[in-house]
Amino acid sequence: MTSGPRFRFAPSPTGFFHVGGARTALYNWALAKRLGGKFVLRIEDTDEARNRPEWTEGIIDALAWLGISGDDPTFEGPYFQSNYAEAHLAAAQRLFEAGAAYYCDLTSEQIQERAKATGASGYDGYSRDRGLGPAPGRVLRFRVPDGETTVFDLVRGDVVFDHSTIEDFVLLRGNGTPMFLLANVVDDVEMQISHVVRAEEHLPNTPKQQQLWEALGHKPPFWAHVPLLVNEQRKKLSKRRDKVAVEQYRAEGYLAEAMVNYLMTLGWSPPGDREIVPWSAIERDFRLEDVNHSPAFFDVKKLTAFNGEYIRMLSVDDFIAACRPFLESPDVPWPADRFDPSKFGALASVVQSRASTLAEVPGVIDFVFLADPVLDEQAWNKTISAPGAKEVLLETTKAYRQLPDWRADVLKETLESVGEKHGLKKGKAQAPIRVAVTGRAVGPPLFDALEVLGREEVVRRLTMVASV
RNA sequence: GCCCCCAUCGUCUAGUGGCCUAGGACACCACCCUUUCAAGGUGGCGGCACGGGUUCGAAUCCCGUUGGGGGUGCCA
Repeated sequence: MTSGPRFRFAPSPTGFFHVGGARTALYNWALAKRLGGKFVLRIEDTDEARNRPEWTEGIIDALAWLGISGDDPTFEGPYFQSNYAEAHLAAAQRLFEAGAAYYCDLTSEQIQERAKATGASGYDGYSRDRGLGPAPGRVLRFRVPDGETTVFDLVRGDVVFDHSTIEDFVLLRGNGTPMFLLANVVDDVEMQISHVVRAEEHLPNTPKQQQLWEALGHKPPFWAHVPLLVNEQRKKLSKRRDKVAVEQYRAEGYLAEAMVNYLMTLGWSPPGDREIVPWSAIERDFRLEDVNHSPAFFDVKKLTAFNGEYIRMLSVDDFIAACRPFLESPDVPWPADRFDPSKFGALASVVQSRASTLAEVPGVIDFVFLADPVLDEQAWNKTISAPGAKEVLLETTKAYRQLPDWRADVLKETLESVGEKHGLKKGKAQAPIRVAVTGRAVGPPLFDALEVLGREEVVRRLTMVASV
């Protein structure tokens, strides 16, 4: 019945999809694809999450954006942890009956007191042999035997844990509900998971889970603990301090391909000296045993650089299509009815070579669609006070008014000859016109912009500014 | 406290005992190109945490130190 490895990915819905989770998902996905296995999605749906189905939808949506989609036969699920509630309880019952687990009626306060008294830390196994049965308020604890557990980790090799450092952990709460550890293992058993690839923070829990697998009569899966993603303080990325939501990067105009490629280079690198590689190459080359052991800093700057490269790899048409949501968004700085797709299309290629995210695109061409560009006072004052600037502005306006051909090259020629008359070099001569028409001292190539804007509008803006 | 993991340029990494005077990428700097800003091109800055071993030879293996991180719940 089972055919091929089964990789489980188990994000917990929290209202957003963490970039660290995204990388783990990608690792699982690459492996499942190459090995002809399955990517098994399990949602650890908590009570809160069950009341918010949009959280789960968000995860599935984010995964699909990254290219991990339910439409692909490699994808299996989603399965919900809550659907296995009965199996969790049945497993607990079995462990109890087999003597692998026992009930305990100590409260956490009592446990703390005992710990203080004996000088030991944590639970001391007080109820191990008291023969207690189930009752409200009593927790079921796993009886950790003497000995040691060796976790065979595909990334790190063997990691040995002495059982004396593992206390008898709780399987069932006092109210009878299963703990994460139990639920997790039971789910994996039920889904016949063969590989658990997850973040390193779970490594210390692994010997507990492995013992559970064995106590339940199953051969444990292959484990792989991949390094953590950290911030500049070298701390685990957290929602509070750090920008970690995949959805947010998507909203800011990062391309999925760039995100995927960048994420994969954190803790791993493609063979050779090239980092920008297509997914097909990643899928072919990714190996768990090549994954690094140390935490990696999630560097937005480098992500952005990757994104710029990916944007430039797009055909102009694809770039225009990718920009659409950002140009038609309600947050756009211009009145919606003034947007003209053909004008954007004419400027698209010059914008494309400059953009590092799609979200910044509206900001560089807003002057085209604004009734009147927002004038940067400082830039204006500086520009117009330069010697010859005022003259160039006036004369160019006049020349443009009666230009026979309204084309970028003619516009350029005209301005340059006016500039030369006043001893201004190309760049300098351009400045007053640029600020007058676009409102800013920097922007896309001026003459392309002028051509797109049209004579009437350009002359209008020039005379308006000149009269101030 | 206890347990576990980790340690190559600022950052992500290549490196699995000689090919290393340590390679690439991001960032930064300079120059070239140029129509401002980018993009592109060329070059530069910059690293094996420390101390002991092992070895003819160590970034690579071993031990220790230091430093960082994670875990240690009737959270997930």
